[in-house]
Amino acid sequence: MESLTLRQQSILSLVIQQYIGSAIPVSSKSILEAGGLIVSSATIRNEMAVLEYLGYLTHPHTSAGRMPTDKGYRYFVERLIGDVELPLNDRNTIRHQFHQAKLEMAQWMQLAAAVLARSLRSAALVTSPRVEQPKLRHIELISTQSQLVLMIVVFQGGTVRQQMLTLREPMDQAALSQVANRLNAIFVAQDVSGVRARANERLVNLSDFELDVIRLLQDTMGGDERTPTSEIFRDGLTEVLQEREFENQVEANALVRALEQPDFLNDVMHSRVGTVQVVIGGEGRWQELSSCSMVLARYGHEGFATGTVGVLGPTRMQYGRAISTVRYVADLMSDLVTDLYGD
Amino acid sequence: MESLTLRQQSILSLVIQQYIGSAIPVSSKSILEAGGLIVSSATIRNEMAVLEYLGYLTHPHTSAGRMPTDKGYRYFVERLIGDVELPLNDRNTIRHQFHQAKLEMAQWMQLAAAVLARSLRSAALVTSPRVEQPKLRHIELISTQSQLVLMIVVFQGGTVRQQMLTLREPMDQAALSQVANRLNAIFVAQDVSGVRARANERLVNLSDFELDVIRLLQDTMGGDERTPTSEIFRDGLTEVLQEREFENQVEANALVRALEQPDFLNDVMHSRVGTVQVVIGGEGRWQELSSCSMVLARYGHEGFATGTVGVLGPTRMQYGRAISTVRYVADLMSDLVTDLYGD
DNA sequence: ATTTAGCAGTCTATAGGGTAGAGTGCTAAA
DNA sequence: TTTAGCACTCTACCCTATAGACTGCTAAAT
Repeated sequence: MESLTLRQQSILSLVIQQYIGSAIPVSSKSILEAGGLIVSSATIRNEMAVLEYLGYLTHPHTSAGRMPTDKGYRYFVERLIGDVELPLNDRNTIRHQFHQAKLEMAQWMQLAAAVLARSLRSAALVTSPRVEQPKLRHIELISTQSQLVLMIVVFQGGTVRQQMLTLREPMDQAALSQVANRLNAIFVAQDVSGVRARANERLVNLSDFELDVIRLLQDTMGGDERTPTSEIFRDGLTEVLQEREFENQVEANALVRALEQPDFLNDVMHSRVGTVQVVIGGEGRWQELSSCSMVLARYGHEGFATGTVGVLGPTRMQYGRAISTVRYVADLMSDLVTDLYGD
Repeated sequence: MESLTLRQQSILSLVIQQYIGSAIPVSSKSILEAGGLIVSSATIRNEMAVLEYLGYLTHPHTSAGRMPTDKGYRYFVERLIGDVELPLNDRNTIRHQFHQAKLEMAQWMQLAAAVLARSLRSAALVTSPRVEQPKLRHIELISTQSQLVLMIVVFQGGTVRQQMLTLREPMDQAALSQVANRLNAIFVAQDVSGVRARANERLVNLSDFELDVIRLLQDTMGGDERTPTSEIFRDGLTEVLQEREFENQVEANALVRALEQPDFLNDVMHSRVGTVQVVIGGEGRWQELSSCSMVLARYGHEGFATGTVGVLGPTRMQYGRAISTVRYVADLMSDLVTDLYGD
């Protein structure tokens, strides 16, 4: 990235700020009127031409004002907005919303999405924390119907998974409970590899049914990476569809489709806990999001349990506010993980 | 509802079928060309004028063809489409998709939504079965962080709820497990009123903490009607937004908003298990859905555990197919409830 | 009493043309 | 290097005209 003169930086910044507000290409005259610069509109025009030549601005047509390119936005985000903390006022508003009665994790996440969506008027996404090496807390086997059994697995941290399995021969609830107790005694507090090890140790002592349960347990504990274990919570799709850029139905559909795609987020998310990632205009890799940007952060504790929070809005989003808000909410969620999942 | 002559019924039916296909107002000439009637276009025009006078058809403007009113659609749905079963072919396709490995209820529901959405090219909604008088299966108390405890409650049928509570004074996991065991011994297999009764019986023997847990347990078991206990699964929003009627951004937004509203469905749903409910054009009560129709069915077992499946599409939806498909999926889901929740 | 042919009348959708205005890019002077 | 001034470009909007798709009505035919 070339270095820009201070004046060029100011102009780029002003163009972006105005464009974010109005979605109308910005003319040299309106930059002049915004104040701050003590030069003529002609000079501004010259500088804008340079900025366009360098790839930071474009032109929809000859006699129109300038609007930022993705490169322009990126420069703006990385160099021109200082890394401000969220104003105390906003912090309080958000904290206040989180300060309700203790809730389930799912409700917390839904709340986080709602807070982000409303606070930033954009679509918000929150994924549940994914525990890296989940340890077994409790197994429960419940007889439902003839040969069908419901297995409930509780992990440390309170994640709960349910799975069905079929019996080869009928068993009553008492027998099932006995099996569950036996398995609990052996496997509680173990992670996947622990379960495998202990199962192998006592292979001979286990019934066929117990082996079935153990196999299912291992699957559930996530030998396979593809099972996401994480739910996604969304909010504010309505807000973002209001924006100018989505008056066009094709764009709007692309956006909705991207949001419906459940594991799309995992693709995009690459930041570590504590940093905020900004994806501008799909960054060339997600065509359907070419007029969108995302501001994402990872929350939780690296190497233990992490999830994602973020917002998705038009490229002309208020990056400053978005970044600090997302960071703040991520921090709150991290605290929550500490509370709920212990350590 | 007035009775229409056979010829009027045919014309109404033809208008609706053509309009559903094309979204273009239907002219007398195109009815003529569709065949079936051996009269002139002038006669058809006369009949259409009558149907308009009676309120079954409208006119966007003088020199345009006719399109059905909500009343027209309703007549069509109630009198003109026979109550056909879903063709074997479609039944097989759907059954095949359901014939995968045993899944969690949540996944079944997501699958049902996906099947409906794809099969009918409309938005699909599925709510989880809500158990009427849930009975306790198991309580688990998990110490997480200093004074915070995670309470996990498993109900008969495998519904799982999690709740946080704060300790007044520290307790270790062993103590918590002991409390949990004690409570399990007392309350397992009880419903709300059973829990209340038994708690009152032994009031003196219970510690403050145990009373806290019991109170939370009672809340969770749903003394209050507003806690929905039921999740909603959606799919196919994209499909429905493709439709002509949602090119208009305002309509599209209204639709998205209605779908985001979580407890909107409960308002609408009034059918009993085994019947299919058709809501046309929001039926005057839901303005934002004035250009939409819903086809809904309740699944599960009345008085025990029931949920809702349904689709939402433009008023000009293929009612015949929609009704039989929704009914078929609801039946499948009912079977599933029987399997998973026993009896 | 129905049905039908024929025609006048209505309204939309589309294209063409003309204009005002917003902005730029360039040139030449400061 | 900056700036005033001006020619030039392009859009957005309005107006008008026209073709075409339908209906509604009337009067004749069945």
